[in-house]
Amino acid sequence: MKPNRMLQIIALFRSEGGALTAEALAARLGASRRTIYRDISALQAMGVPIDGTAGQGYVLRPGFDLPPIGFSPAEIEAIIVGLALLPASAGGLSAAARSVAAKIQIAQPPKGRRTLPRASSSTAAEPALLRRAMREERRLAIAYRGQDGAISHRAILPVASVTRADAAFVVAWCELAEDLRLFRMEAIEDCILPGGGFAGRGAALRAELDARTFASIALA
Amino acid sequence: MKPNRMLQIIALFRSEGGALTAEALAARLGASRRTIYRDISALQAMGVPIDGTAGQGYVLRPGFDLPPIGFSPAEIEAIIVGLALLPASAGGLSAAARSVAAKIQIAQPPKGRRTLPRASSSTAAEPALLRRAMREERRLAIAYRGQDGAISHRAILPVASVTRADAAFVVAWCELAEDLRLFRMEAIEDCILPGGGFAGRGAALRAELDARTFASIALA
DNA sequence: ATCCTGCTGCCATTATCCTGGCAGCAGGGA
DNA sequence: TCCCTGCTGCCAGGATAATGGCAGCAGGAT
Repeated sequence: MKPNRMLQIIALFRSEGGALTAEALAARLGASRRTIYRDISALQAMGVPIDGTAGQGYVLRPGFDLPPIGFSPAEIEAIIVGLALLPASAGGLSAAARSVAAKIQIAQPPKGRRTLPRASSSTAAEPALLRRAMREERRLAIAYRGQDGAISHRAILPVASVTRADAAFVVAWCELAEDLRLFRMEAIEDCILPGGGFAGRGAALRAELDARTFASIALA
Repeated sequence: MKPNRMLQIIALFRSEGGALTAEALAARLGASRRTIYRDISALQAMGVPIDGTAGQGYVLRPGFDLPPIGFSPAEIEAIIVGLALLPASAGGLSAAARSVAAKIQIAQPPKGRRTLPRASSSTAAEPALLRRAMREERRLAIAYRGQDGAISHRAILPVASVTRADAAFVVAWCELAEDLRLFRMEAIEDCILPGGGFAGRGAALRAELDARTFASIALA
């Protein structure tokens, strides 16, 4: 997994826009298909939203946002150490690596730091899906862990995502409850985009959200 | 430069407090002096404030809390690639590395199809700063473009961020208005973390936000 | 059914990096 | 001065990782 190649893969996806097969990537990068598979797998493992479909190729999903969180000490150390392993040859990345290191505090963080509940690993793609559903006004099917621990399956029309220091939520029209509901992000166990949308209802739903929530807070 | 050893070196400095000679480190870590020199050099290269004095030993300077900012795309790539280089054997760091990667957004919308309003390029660091301010309950100073186009400078205590298909907002206590306000993300022209926090007020602000907005929406 | 493609396991080869030893220079303290 | 220590270059041996080839399974498209 040469660092260089990984950057090139991302770059290729960005410039191409469309789908790329492992074969094409292998040809362009002078590597074997096997190696490309390994690289893609590595990229995915670190959160890069690449989807592979048999017969089609790979697609780099656009914009993927995660519930904003801080880094734990272990995570900061992982970053620091990872940066140290960057060969100087990695496409002029060393300068960036140095500035990153400067931006991270290694010193023992103030104790009392709070860690956020994280989404389970099976739902790493969740924020991306959520954004996409909001953007394209499409129905989202989720497996949701209620406060009693029971899993329920629901179809929701997402309207907004709310992120705070202590938790992240999705505001959505719940077709089960026939009302707007707050869903805790970390309680969404699974999440897919089935067929069906709510084209045209987005604005109305946002208006209802405004009326019921932000009406009392002035827009600066 | 085994990642493990680098972490151990930092740990030793933290627990020791005083000075440590290369000889001592070598003995404690089961490595040669030569290797320790290399490790220290690597740590310094990535910004760890270690001072070496001939005849004395090494000292880890405390407090190194640079004004942290968001990451540029190049920096994010550096992190991502660096994390990928972490051997699985790195003292259980791979899990942390994976969660770090998951927390970083690296995808730039490829080719035009951007639909979500994004912060202006000059404020790319904004989301990261915002997160940090929320997390650490620190005051944020912003240059804000009002609806009339005039720029005003305000100090705000950020409480939550709200993302919708058509816009993104920050909900914050505005010290100018002495009230909760909605700020349009794309209208934040500049954004820094000056001194001063609001430790302890975070929960109260979140409670007020809840009371004034989400009280009418049930938590699923 | 048949492609094309993604995806995985296995393994030998190759490349890369890590390490330690040696030699030597520099700077501070006794 | 001498000693301790930081610091660097060089190099060979060893450990580790990367790579590519092969075989095989799975899923979507035609």
